[in-house]
Amino acid sequence: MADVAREAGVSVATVSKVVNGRYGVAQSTLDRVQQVIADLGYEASLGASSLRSHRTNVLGILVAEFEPFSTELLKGASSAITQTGYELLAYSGGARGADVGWERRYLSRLGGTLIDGAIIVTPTVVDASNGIPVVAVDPHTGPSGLPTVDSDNFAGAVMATQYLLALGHRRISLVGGRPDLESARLREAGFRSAMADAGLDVDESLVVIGGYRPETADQPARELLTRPDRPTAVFAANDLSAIRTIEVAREIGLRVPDDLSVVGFDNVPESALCDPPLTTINQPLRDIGAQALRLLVDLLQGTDTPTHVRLPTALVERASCRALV
Amino acid sequence: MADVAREAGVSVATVSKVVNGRYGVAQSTLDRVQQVIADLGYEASLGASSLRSHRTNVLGILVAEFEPFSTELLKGASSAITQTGYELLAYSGGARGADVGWERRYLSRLGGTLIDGAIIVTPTVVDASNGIPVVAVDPHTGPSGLPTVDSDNFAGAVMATQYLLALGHRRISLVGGRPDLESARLREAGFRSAMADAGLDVDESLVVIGGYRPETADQPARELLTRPDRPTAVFAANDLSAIRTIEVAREIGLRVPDDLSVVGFDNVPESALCDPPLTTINQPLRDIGAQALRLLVDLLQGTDTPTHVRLPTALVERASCRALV
DNA sequence: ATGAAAGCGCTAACAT
DNA sequence: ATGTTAGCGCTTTCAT
Repeated sequence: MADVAREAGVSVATVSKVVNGRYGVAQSTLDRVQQVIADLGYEASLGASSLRSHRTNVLGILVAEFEPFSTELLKGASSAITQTGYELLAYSGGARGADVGWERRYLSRLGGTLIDGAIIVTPTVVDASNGIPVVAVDPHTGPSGLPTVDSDNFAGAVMATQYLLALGHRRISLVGGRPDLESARLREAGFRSAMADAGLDVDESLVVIGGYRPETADQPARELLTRPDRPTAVFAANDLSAIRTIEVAREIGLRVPDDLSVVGFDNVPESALCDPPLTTINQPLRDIGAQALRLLVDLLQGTDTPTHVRLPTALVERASCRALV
Repeated sequence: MADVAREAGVSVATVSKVVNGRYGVAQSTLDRVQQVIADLGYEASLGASSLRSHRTNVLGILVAEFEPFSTELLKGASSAITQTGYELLAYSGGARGADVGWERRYLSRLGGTLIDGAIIVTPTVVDASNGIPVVAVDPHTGPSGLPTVDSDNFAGAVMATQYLLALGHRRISLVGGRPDLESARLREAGFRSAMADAGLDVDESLVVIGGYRPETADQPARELLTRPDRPTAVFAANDLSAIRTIEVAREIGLRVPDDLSVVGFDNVPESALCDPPLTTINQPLRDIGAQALRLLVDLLQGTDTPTHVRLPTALVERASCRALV
């Protein structure tokens, strides 16, 4: 900015005014400064300007890691932001393991200055925020003090289970998520509810913890499928563990869906890419991202907003299940 | 930080030293300050610290928009960053139309202070960078002064065309990209080369500009498919225009692949989700993102690095094409 | 081992 | 209409 000022023969304050469109600049000065800015390709440093002005016009979306789930949300947020005049900054640490409390860390790091508001994706600790407006997407402890967007995990799990039941399956296994997470609990509850409604007892030995990640789902799935009385169907609490279950089945020599039916949850794009394409429960991930962004913008504008948006889930039938004869 | 200092009874300078692990702090002081930091949940502001230290340990990935293509790269970069100790910041404006020069804008905005290095995705103007190391992914003007990662567009287009030829198609249409973009030119060149090798003349009226986006591909596809002498097959320069072509075909009453074969390019996840699943050319998008990140890290460490990495493309056969009898 | 003070690039009062 | 000055939250000499 000093360069621009020198080149244009004005003070940095004037350049700042030009950059920020403040009043009190003569037309001739304005033109000249803008010309210099264009020539030099100058652009104000986000770090510096935000430090001083506490307003950046940038919205943050904070995620633990860029994986299929969060990037779908990102696509939704990105499409929703076009009309708003804000820019979007997505931030993630290196996903170095169980870094509990990342959401707070990121929020403090970026919140005070760099971003005007934030969307936090699947946070585990959702406490009062850092001064800037925050909306939580799919928080792992259920709706909290924060405005929240999520989808109907319970209903989705019921649908998945009922689908398998309707296909004639009775020995149905649940490869669950992480018991500490609200979404995982709801999916398990939905599974149990549907089983109960069908008058079926849940064989507890068929209920295992998959942990939502391929690595953590591998071993439980393997044990399940190598049992002599293995299940005829698996409801996995998310797509990534469902996909790993299919891979494990193949390694063991089981064919999906002939020898084993598998239903996932999330409907990340990867679920359609696997072989066979995965039957799963759709979460409208992009919508969720878009809604979260709109909610955040409303919050920033002081508009009265709903504090909790819940979107519907739906069954997506592909090719990983078959009817029992 | 002032709060922490007051609470711990030390100066901000000392707190800074603790936060940054500098030497010259007594063990007792260290413990006390760290305790206060933990209690208060303090975290240094990225904006402020970077402003002063010009080192942030954050790498940027700058994209015009978060769409399927760039988010795949993001996944790759995210997985590659785990081992490096860097954090990842992805930035996008609002994709407000033809904002030429966004890459320079973003780079200036973030480069001086906030990020130590950047990956720029499909930039159109690739000039000397802003002082920080930059690697370009799939630049639209071809390999330039910048270290670059891309994939073999020409070979991919040849494969796609040969595939359609092998199925017996002769009236093959090209729904091209944007003529100003290198990747689009290479894909067109590959198409023409394969046609020529097969001893076929290209019917120039079947070569249209699709512009890489659904909206821009719609009209050209419509005109193509409503002609009395419509093509029997379409090679679309990217998946998004291929998918739109399929949608247009359906609207018109044509069945894919029965009445029309379609091949895309990119293999974004969405290509497997469409109906029918799209046969396309795979770009190893995640690999590209991961390689770009590694290249950038090497650059930052001053390691000698290749200046251009080109990854192979491959045909992914799904269900959008059929053999002509 | 600790703190005082300067300054990173910018914006916002407040002069002029 | 323009410039001067102070200071955003932090890091870094440089004294002490």
